[in-house]
Amino acid sequence: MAASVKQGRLRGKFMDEIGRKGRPGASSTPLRAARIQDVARLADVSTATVSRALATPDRVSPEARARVLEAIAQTGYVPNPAARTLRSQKTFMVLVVLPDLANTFFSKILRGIEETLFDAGYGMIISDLDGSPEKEAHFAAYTAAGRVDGAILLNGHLFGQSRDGKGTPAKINIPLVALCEAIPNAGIPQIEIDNRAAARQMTRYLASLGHARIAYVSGPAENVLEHERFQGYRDGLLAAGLSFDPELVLSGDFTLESGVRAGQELVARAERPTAVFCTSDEMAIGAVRTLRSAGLRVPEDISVAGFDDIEFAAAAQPALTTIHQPRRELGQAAATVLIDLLQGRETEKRIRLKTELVVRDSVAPPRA
Amino acid sequence: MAASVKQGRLRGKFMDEIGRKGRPGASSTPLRAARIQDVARLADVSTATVSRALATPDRVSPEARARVLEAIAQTGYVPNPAARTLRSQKTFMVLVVLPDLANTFFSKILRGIEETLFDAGYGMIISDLDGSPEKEAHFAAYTAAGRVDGAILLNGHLFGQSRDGKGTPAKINIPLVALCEAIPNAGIPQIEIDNRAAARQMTRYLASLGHARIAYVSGPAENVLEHERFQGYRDGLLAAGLSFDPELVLSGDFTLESGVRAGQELVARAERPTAVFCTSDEMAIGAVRTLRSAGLRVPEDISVAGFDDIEFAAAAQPALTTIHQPRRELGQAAATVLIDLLQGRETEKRIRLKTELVVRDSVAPPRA
DNA sequence: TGCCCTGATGTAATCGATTACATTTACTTT
DNA sequence: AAAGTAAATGTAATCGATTACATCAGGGCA
Repeated sequence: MAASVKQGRLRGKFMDEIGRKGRPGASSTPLRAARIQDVARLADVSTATVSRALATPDRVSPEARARVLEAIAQTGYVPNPAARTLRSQKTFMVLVVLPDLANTFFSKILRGIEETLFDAGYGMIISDLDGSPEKEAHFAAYTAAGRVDGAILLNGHLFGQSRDGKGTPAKINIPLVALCEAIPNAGIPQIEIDNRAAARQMTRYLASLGHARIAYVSGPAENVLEHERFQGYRDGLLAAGLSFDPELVLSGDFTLESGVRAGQELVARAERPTAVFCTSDEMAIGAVRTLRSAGLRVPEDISVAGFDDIEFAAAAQPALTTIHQPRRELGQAAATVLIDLLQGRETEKRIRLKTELVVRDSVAPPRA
Repeated sequence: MAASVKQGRLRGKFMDEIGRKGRPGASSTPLRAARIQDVARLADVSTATVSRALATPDRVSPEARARVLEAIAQTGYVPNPAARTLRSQKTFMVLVVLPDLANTFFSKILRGIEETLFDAGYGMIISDLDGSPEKEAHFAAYTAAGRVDGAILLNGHLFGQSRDGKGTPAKINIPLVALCEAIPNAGIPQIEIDNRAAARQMTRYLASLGHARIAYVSGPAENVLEHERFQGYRDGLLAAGLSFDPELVLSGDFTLESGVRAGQELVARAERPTAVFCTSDEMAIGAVRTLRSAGLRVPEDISVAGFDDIEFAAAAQPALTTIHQPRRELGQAAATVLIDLLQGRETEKRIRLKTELVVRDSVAPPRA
């Protein structure tokens, strides 16, 4: 072995071999990226040792390790991900499935996911389903083909299933995690907020200020979040000793436009509620806008509360009283759970992060 | 070491499955995904023919092709991306580099990118630089390692370079496209709006209403967009016959908070401008908020204009007069150019999409 | 001394596709 | 009929890593 170490000393020569493609002079740029072979030759070890020096450093002698690292630095070697994946069946990639990438609600969640994945050495592939079944089929095939090690679902249903659980879910044999919109009966970990408790809290808060007629602007009827929030609304009324009045439930779909429509309907009413609880900030902003342009003052004439605490909730006029969702933390938690699953650790089946009632200016006691 | 024991279990099972190759009965769930070999055997052709039937269908006889497709349907075969990439050196993945994923300005752009890439069969990997040099180095290595075929840069500089062009750009030998923030002298295609012309248009519009003292709230000093918009502001003043007054330039950084600060400074001034042109909607919203809470009416006492036309520009109170950026189209254009590059087609070196002056309620003629 | 064990390393099979090159067949052309 | 050409297909090398298995040196122990 002493001999070969000595040989290692004269290894300057091998540098030439790497890019020998008959190109001119002292071009410092190797046309081909360095492979593990090149590193092995330079460090005078086998490719197996190079691989081990990176994956399991303590199974390689300190001297060999040092030579390998030196050779890696010299060649600028970076392992080829395709080759690595082909052999080891690990991609170090995670798929994030979104119903709508343009929805600003998701951006901070995405950031939470991204940073956590990054720190664990994983990359993030994004799929924006955009309500398209073809895209969904495509991404189902994606996961099946082993392009990712796991997935985080923000869309409220499994591949091949509709939101209400109808249809046969595609057979996906990689770890999944549901984020924000829970997927009932899917047997996968859920990361979410306690929507019911949060809606209850807001309703009770409104009641505590003296509001007796509290309207509710709903999300889409089939939405899981909507169900929970509606339950919370009713819980809150009950707890405050108020009776539930179906007349006070307006249907929306979380969008600003549906908030505008709800506002119009309220304006048109003879007997108006004194407070409106919208289950999304966008709807609240739309409602406020409509109520104000009809000459009503918010909160003096009517209080409006939102849900989510999106970026512009604080900047809105008046600043919105709402339920704060820890979006970044939600993303981080989902990514953490998924990584745990990927690395074979135990995980919690359900994580509920705390929301917070944020009191700003759009809610006040009703006029006496 | 429970983990390794568990692994041993799994492995054993795994081996059994493989072992029973000529498997009996109607086991419906193949534990291993079908490989090209399985399809070839079933269709009674070679793997080469299967590969060709998918990649170049017209080089395969109709009969063979039909048998192959049938076999693929039966087995549920999906080509293994890692194997394909390893051999062909194509990943069908594109990296999108963002300065800040949580910034809502990017979400609609991302959607434009995603949908275009998807239609062309490419996937999207997102990197949120978050101002971190380590992340940048990591993603530079990423591209170098051949994990993606190309990249779209929204961060205004090349890997390894700072925004002002200092530093040695990392040697990246895949196609790149700069989106929104141009990268000067990088020799890569740029997709952007004409910031200068847009700022000029807004400034002239304000002047045309009779405003003579038009303040300007800037973006970060080192930002390319800021330079162009500032030029446009001065162009506009000149074209309207107004003189430039450095006193009217307030420095911001595109954030809502900096708009608030600018608003405070304006409120404190004895001689106030009659209009304020903020070079981002967020700053405009922040400024409006501050001005109003100081008792000034917008637009009656002071007009405020924005730039970008983000989601909430229309919902703000008052609705913001601003410059509309076609964000989705910007994303689409960038993705289209990149795909053209990837497929060896000629592309334009510079694409400038049209902006639009959107007149809403935050700007009005000055009081007489 | 002889045997076994451990740690370090090397050899080569393997992952699953693509594709250069070889081969076969059928059909034209002279 | 011989030769040339084109179309269809097959054979096997190849991409670049990981890793099962083999090998070997040196140390501990009976």
